[in-house]
Amino acid sequence: MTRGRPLAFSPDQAASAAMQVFWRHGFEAASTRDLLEAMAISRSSLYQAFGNKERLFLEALRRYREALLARLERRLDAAPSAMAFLEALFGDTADEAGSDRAALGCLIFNSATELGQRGDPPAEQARESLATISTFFQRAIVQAQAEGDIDPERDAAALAGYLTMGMAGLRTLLKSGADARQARQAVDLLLETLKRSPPEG
Amino acid sequence: MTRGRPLAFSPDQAASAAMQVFWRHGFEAASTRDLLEAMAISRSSLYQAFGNKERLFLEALRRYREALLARLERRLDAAPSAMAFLEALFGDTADEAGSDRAALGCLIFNSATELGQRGDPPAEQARESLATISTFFQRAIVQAQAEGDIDPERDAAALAGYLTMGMAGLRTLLKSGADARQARQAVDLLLETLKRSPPEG
DNA sequence: CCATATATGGAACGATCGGTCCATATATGG
DNA sequence: CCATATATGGACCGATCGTTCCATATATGG
Repeated sequence: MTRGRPLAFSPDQAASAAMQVFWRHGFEAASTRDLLEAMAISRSSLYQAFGNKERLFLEALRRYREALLARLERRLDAAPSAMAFLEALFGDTADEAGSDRAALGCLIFNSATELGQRGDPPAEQARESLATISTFFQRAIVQAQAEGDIDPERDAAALAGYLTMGMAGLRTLLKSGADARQARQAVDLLLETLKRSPPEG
Repeated sequence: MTRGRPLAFSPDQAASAAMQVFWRHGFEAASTRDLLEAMAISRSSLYQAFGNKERLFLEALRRYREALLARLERRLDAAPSAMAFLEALFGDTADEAGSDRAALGCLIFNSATELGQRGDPPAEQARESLATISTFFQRAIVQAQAEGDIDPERDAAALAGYLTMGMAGLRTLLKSGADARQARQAVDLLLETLKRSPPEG
């Protein structure tokens, strides 16, 4: 079936290592030398197996998104309620304040802000990934409405956009060195809105 | 008093042009060639007048911050109330959706996310600038409390952090191509929290 | 009008960028 | 065991990075 010399590395592990580099440095600032060192493969192998830096990034971002969403789904399923899940998610994120993890942020929000409105595939995929997060939030909100924790009359898509905005802002606060108390207070206020009914009239 | 050949350009205008380049491209991605072209000066003049790229950036960010704060103060003073100011500020920002202006974002939030937790002067100044924004929001909130639009019992610093998070998140949404309706809905929900009393107990 | 001081234009620097190329290594199918 | 096919290491490419340097231009103080 297969002919020729076999791969001396795991493409899975290599892509995972590349993801870490893009996460830490961003797309443009991640140099091919950084990537090669982290992936522990030679330059030839990178271009042979992944094409170029841009396609490697697309693969890395795809993996990040899928891993993130799988983890979020798992946490949502395991939580006693969708509202409890949202509170734990935002609360735990706020509690990352000051850590190395907080300084990294989220690859999706990082990429969306770095690549912004560019027209190339990395920018498009970053925007799609951010939309995916919003869609996930929307499902959690719909579930919370079904469970009676959020007024079913409220616009789930609008609330999802609001939470996406909140998570993006929270990531920015954490990156700029906000402490846990500040982050917690902001998150508490953010989630307050979810639990209330909209104003009359 | 002065000796030697006089400057052939306005340092003010040159710094302002540099600010535009950093705003559009970010610190690292703004090349000295980009800067020289926009500033319309020679390489020697840039290094003679501003030292190096890093110090030019610090000057550009300082100017951006001061201009932004001056404009915000003016708008706050001119508004019928602090709450009306906040609604107009966030509403107008949401209405930038889809425009070139929205794609640019805000130099302060851009820099805070790009430079993150780095230890160098650009990163420090970006963090300080973000803190300045939060401080400004706090003054607007205190004023709104005095004017009876926000419960004076509420923690003004916490609300300011919440608004800073909201603006950072809004900027991220706009950069990732959110439309005006999505942005508006998110902002409406964000400001809802301000106008309410905190939950009982 | 000359000595001095600053500004300017542009060549040049070493480092690094993403990417290519080729000789060599290592597997398999016949 | 040889022909073939793929993988690998590393030299090398032109482009660009931020920065330095120097000769030249242009002002002023004496």
